[in-house]
Amino acid sequence: MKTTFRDIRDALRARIVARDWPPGALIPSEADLAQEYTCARATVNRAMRELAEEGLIERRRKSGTRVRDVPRRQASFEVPVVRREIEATGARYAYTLISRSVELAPDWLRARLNLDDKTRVLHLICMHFAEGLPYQHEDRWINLTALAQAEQADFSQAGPNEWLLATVPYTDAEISFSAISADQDLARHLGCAPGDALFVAERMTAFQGQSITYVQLVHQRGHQLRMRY
Amino acid sequence: MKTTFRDIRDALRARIVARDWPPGALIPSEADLAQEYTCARATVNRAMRELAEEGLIERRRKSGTRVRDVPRRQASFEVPVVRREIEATGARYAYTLISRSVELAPDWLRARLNLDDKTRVLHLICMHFAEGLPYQHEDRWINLTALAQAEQADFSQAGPNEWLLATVPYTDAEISFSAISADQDLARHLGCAPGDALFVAERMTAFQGQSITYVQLVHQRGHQLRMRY
DNA sequence: CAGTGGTCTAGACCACCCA
DNA sequence: GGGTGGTCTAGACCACTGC
Repeated sequence: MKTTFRDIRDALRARIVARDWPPGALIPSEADLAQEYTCARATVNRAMRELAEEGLIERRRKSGTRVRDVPRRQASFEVPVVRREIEATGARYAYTLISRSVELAPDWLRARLNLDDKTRVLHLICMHFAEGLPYQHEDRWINLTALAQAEQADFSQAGPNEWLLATVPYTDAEISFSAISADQDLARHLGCAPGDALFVAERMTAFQGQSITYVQLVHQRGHQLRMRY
Repeated sequence: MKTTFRDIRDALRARIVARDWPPGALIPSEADLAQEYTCARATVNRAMRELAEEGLIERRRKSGTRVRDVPRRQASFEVPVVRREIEATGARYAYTLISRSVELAPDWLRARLNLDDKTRVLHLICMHFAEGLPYQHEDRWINLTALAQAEQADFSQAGPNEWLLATVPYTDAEISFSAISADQDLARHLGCAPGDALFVAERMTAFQGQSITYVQLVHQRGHQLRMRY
């Protein structure tokens, strides 16, 4: 059995967690570790690069590698696509288009998406259901200047998210999470009481510097976003 | 100027985004690309490994590398430490301990943390302020079986999060986000109206298989968690 | 079986940056 | 200036898996 970079990475991580090298301590150089583990320096490099990505250590040329005083912890999660999210639980997915209209972008939207005056946008409101129960309320705006084809697309059978993914797959996005109180409309669609606290995701996506879409996704009462790290 | 793995990675990404290779398409093999870009295969490998981590492509031995039909998008964010989060905005941070008690773990907590019967826990309630305004309400439980020292620690000046980070820096954690309505107590501490929708983070952390702590962090009204991807 | 990605090696050169 | 990490190369062997 040869020593792999995984072995070395795990061994180093174990020594860090055991405080063999306490927070702030300097770790031996790549060359030294390569000798200790009888492997090439590139192998040690790969191992330590991964630990650096994990946020456990901090590397600098010349000064060497240190155990971070406070480990940098980052959590990540897969950006959900509502249909898959629902089907992954084994539930039946259903979709309804509630309204569709073409409008001039309202001021707040122009400000968020950095749109010109008089930009036309497609405004869609939809609902997503899991096993027949309301799951998510989607309020979406699509920039028709950037994506004129959207005006001809049929959103009566499938949600705009799936159409967008197929049409503009490679976007930059900003996402934010917060809480809002259900108004009359949301309460009716989501089957909760007005005033109930609801979990909201908002997303803006851009492609090649142009804003494509803004969406507000309001989840059913009690919804949680979970992840490990 | 030599060709670096970054150059190759960016060039390949550009070709994918330009649909030079459309979703689902097979990308040339590492060996072919190495020839095309006049570099070593290891360099192409590094470039493509990063694209795979980004979720743009999917690699399999023998069958080769494909552009993902739907790119796997994952967002990541740095797990916030409230004091830093506040100080990063330039605001003054303040902390108050509201209550401290040692109790037997209630049933719901025993279930969540998988604790034995009659486990003693330290229960802390604290507030974090930004520029004098309520920012976050912290309701924390620490497993005294796993971390007996916590009983002697002084939480009147600094929050338990910082103490825990210094004491047990390398933990596994599960985090979840949701929305709740403010009850009387939360409303009073956070300076909002009862019933207001508030953004909540909950976190459970473990070390070496033992549950260390559970915390509920309720944020000021209107708080958002933002990230790009 | 054979083609593809996954990894290791030994050596090399370079960029950075602390002393 | 010199030590450290960052990266590239050329070659090699292996693991996986579709044919």
